[in-house]
Amino acid sequence: MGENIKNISKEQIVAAAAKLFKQKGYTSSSMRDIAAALNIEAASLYHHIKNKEEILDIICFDMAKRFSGAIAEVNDIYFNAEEKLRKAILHHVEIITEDIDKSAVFLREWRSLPENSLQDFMLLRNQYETEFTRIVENGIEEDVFEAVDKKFAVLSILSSVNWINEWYQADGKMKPQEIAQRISDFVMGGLRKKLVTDPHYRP
Amino acid sequence: MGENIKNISKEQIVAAAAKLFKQKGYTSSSMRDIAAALNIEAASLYHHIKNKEEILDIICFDMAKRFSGAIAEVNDIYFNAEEKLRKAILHHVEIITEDIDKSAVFLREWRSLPENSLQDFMLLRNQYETEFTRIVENGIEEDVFEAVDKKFAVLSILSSVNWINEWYQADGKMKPQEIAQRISDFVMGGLRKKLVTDPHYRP
DNA sequence: AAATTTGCCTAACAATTGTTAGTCGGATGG
DNA sequence: CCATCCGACTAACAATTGTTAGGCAAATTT
Repeated sequence: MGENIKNISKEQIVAAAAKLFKQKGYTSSSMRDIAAALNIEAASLYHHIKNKEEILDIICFDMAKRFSGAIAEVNDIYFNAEEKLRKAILHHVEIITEDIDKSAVFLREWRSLPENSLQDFMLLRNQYETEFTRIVENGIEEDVFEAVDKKFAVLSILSSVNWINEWYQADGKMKPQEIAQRISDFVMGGLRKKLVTDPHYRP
Repeated sequence: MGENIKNISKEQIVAAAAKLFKQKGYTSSSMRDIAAALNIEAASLYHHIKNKEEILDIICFDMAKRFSGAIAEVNDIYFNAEEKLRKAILHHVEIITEDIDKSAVFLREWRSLPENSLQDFMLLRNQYETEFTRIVENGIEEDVFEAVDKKFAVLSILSSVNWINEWYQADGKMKPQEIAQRISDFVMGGLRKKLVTDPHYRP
């Protein structure tokens, strides 16, 4: 093929779109913007994708599946509640930092999904939240966690890990593992200093 | 004045816009949408406001000023670090729940501010974050807080309180004070159960 | 070698966008 | 009572939007 053939892949389109969606938002990013980022014309995009909504759909559900898969894995393998929660947080942080563009879209732009997809998406999101809650639940039953408001604790934890997306930079000093560790430590121990006088106090 | 005179105020426009901006986002809400919500024509809006950007500007900076004012007040009055942090969290929660529409716009839509305003806005946001960090800093110096990564702890706290905006409903069961209390408790104590055998342990 | 498919292009469309111009009746102030 | 102003209106604009039609050359298949 000639000089005009660039053999753009669907994944390239999705990646370029995700980058733009993160920068300017879904509705403010035009098909021409996406095309320009790939050095092609807007019409050419339609040889690879159905329409603009499909791009958002792919990004949101691709990310949703990654999260679902991770929490399922954790719930299958690890036993202890604290360990489970730490692994769940770690995986969450890894997925977010792995692709900040797509996870930004997943976190911010899902509201622009067409109504039909929107319902499916929110269902997946709720399921993920429920799985997370179950871990905290287990911890309370096993008497290793305080009997806090489960739903509330989970919302706090998830908001903390999701917020990473706002400040994380791949070239930064902090590795995903360190971030996950600090969040986990904070979630477990809190801010207040433990004034321990008993040598038998643990942990 | 005749039947066509509805005497719409600037505040009414801003409130209607905030509601729409929360629902559909800034760029997906048209001037005609805003006008329709007020039962007037799009052109009529321009007798009260300069342009669409001004509406976003008003919402974002109005909210920013409320937050700045609250943290300044806390830093002026309260002495103890834990008390300071609790009050700061309480005020933050109150401001967010007081007007969920505007705070949703403040939290999500500020990216659409014109470049000039955007810089000012981010400056205010950073100042607020700094004030918050100072409280945690004090707590560590006073030896009542664990020597955690300050910046990191603050990001976790702020993300938790901001997330309220996603699920809070004014008609819900939880009052702002309760929410603030639970967040504060979680922030202070964390999730892990304190196994205390010493009766002198506190708290 | 012929026929088809692939991957891009140009051109154009209808709809929607923010915004401006100009109008007009009623309220207000001298 | 006259002049001005206020607060809405209709009409229109230029630009931008997502998307489609149709073409054309290179690559692939038959």
